[in-house]
Amino acid sequence: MYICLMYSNDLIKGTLRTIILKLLSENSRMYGYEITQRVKELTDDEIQLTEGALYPMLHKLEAEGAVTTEQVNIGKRVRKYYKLTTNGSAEAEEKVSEFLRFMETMKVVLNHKNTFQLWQS
Amino acid sequence: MYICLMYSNDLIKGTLRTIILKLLSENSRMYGYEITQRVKELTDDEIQLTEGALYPMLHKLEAEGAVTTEQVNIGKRVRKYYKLTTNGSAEAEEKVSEFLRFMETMKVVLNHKNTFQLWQS
DNA sequence: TTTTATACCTAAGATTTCTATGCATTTACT
DNA sequence: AGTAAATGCATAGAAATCTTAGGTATAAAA
Repeated sequence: MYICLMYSNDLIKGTLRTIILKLLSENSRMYGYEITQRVKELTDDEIQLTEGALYPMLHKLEAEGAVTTEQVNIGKRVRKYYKLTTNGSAEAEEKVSEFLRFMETMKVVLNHKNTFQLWQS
Repeated sequence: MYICLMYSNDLIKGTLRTIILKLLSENSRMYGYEITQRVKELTDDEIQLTEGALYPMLHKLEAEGAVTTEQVNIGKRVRKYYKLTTNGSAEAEEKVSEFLRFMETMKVVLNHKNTFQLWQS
């Protein structure tokens, strides 16, 4: 998954979209590089998004109508801000609650002693 | 991911290996079909592993030396049991604690209000 | 007797992510 | 002043994972 310094590199996949939507739902607008830094900071360097995964996902979200973009000139550089649409905002809520619920389900599988036989062995 | 009845189909990936290792760490031996049924039952039908993902992963685990196999004849059918090796057992513990820790990290990103600006906007 | 459950398997394709690039500006360091 | 690091965007090829869609066969249930 993107880059996870402290986690094995492919433990979890499919959370990038959820992370992006969540951050955008709490900040009126963010740009790509800002998102990578925010995640890095929030997770104490444990999750670092790779640009090779981030930018294509942002473009996909835009193509799907979940976000709109706005370019701002900072000196001679162009910064591309992303902002949630109404649809994107709804999807953000769905994805987050879905993920939190999935975590509870996974806890049942991973936390308890699941030792019992229903079938002959 | 495999099949998740109640979750969007690609929310999480990379947990299959962890799930298998965990179940095998709590049952001296299990066979493929049994694993699918156990997960289905534990998660109240919310996670259903697909055989197209499960069997290749079991074969991979065997090729890597994390599990060994043992074939048992049940009537005219052959049942293939999988059992953790010492290495597999160690990996099971690592993967599970790693995943649980990752969930905590994700909670920080997804649960809180992450609204604050470190940079100008 | 026909469907469902049990039990194994593989291959093609889709999707996601990583790695490795590339380009360019701005800031910090020496 | 010059170089390295940070900022900021992007893409393309390869790798990994999973889904879909098949295939085979036995046992149990309807």
